[in-house]
Amino acid sequence: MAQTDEVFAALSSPVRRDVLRLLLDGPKPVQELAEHFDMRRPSLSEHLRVLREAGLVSERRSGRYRLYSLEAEPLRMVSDWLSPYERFWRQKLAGLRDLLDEEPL
Amino acid sequence: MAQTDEVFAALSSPVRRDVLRLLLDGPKPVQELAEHFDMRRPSLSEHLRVLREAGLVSERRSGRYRLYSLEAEPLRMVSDWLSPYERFWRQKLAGLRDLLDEEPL
DNA sequence: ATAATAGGTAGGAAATCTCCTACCTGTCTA
DNA sequence: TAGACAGGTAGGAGATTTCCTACCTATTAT
Repeated sequence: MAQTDEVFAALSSPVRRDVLRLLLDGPKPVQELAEHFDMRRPSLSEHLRVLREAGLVSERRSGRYRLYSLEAEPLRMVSDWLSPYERFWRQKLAGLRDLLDEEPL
Repeated sequence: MAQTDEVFAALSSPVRRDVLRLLLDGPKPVQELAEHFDMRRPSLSEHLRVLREAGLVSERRSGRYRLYSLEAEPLRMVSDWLSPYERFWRQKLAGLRDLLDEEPL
């Protein structure tokens, strides 16, 4: 089971968030992911390792390809972590709405 | 406006997540936060700086104290970022429920 | 069998993080 | 006004991150 620390750390890189976004469309081999980034493949491999260790992607071999798939389970943990804070930003939004209401068109 | 990178990076430390949790109860001076951690105050100060730069806390001076408050706004950004993934973990949950339904009591 | 392809690991450089001690500023109190 | 207290900044050590080049393994095609 992935640690919360690892999951947040994995998500702190724009490269790794982009990988997850690309995988929303379905599993992809490394080379197809690599096309989207301006970096050498070994560097991308390391990003994929970070995502794998955080449990955010899984790898399945298919011939000489390795297909990476999204594993969203750890993101549920993030969502759960967020929930105690939700009322605070909703509150702020409500406050903003009140402010706008005070200024009628 | 805080960058997504900074926000996720700020949340990747258990110390900083604990600070946010403590601030759910309301604003607190540094010393009261410090009681909860096994580290020197300058180190905590640095964690607070990281949270401040991510926009997750704000500081207000009150005499010789500095009161830190939760600023949940950047967490809404995290929540928005999560939403395209939500159906994936819900899907998984549904799959598990189906599996359990196949095993009637 | 040999060459090409997919993609990983090894190891190193530069940057960044996280802790520390030492020190500074600003505010309150005796 | 001097001392105590709250809490910041400076600078350094050690660990970690993120990129690189070089190289290795496994699979497919010729």
